[in-house]
Amino acid sequence: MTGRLDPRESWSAIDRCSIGKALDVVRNRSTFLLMREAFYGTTRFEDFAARVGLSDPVTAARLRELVDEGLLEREDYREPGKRTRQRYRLTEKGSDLLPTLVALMQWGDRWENDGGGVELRHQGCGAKVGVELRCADGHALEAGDMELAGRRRARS
Amino acid sequence: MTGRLDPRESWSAIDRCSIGKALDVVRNRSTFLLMREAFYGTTRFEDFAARVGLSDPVTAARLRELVDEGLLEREDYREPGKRTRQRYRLTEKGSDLLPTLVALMQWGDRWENDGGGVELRHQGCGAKVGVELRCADGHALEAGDMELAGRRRARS
DNA sequence: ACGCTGGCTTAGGGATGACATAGCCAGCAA
DNA sequence: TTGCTGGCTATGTCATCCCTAAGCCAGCGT
Repeated sequence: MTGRLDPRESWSAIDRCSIGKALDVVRNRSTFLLMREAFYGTTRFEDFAARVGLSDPVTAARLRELVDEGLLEREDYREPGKRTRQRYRLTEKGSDLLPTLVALMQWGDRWENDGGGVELRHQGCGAKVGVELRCADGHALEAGDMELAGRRRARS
Repeated sequence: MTGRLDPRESWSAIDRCSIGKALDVVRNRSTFLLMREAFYGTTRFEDFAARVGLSDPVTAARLRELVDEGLLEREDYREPGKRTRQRYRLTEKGSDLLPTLVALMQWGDRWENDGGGVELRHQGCGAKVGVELRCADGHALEAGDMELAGRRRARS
């Protein structure tokens, strides 16, 4: 995309912007990375801390925030012969962040990575997973193929 | 998505993770918001600062970082009868972040916004723009329809 | 020549985020 | 009952992010 979306003289996106509101929730690198780990299947405190590379206090604080915001939920569970523990699971709200993380991963793959790391594949066909821009009518979008518009009411 | 991608005992994503590398570049809220403004068509320093709501020093620092990282490029331009100024334009690397921002916007629309703000529409058909998870073979992905795999070599 | 404007930079300070180290507590295992 | 383990919490410190207020400089307009 090289074209601009709109010259936009009349309004500012400071207040009523969904991107800003989303970033109020997932505002830190550590928050993103904990969500990544949740998608990767991590559920336990210790694993979150070790795999993301965070200290215990930060891990505890971020996980609590994520539970408070409703992206994760904490539940008790118990393995046979062990005592009760807690685990963190993605809620629907949290799961809905997956496209954002995949989009970041795709960008990092292309521009910042040397080819290592992991990738997501479609189960069955085995092809690599990515995100695509599409409109609600199903058209794939080309560069510059979109316009900005003010919104009167949410269209869900 | 409720299923986990993989139990993952053997590896850690700390090091070789494209999401982490992407977040090393767009690590702040202000970086994301400046990129949003660039997509919205903002090119001038003063407009970036005002529309994102950042102070001059922070605006200057972030824009410089974005130019250094190659997401924006600075170029001189001149309106007739005015003196030479600089403007910031998206590079290909910067433009490639659009799906990430759209994904964030979509999430914010659904979970954090009350229906205000702006939206992206497909030019022509007018339908709202969003992101979709798809595999390289073109299949749309359902919840839990993917798996994690280590990667030997980048497949571009 | 003088001031105004746009695009910054400098200086100083507060809030937030991160770390390391240490400790607490519950509950099984011995 | 003692110790070990997992999941935290507490403390203190350093780094980062952002702010306000102020100033600098180039170049056009007068």
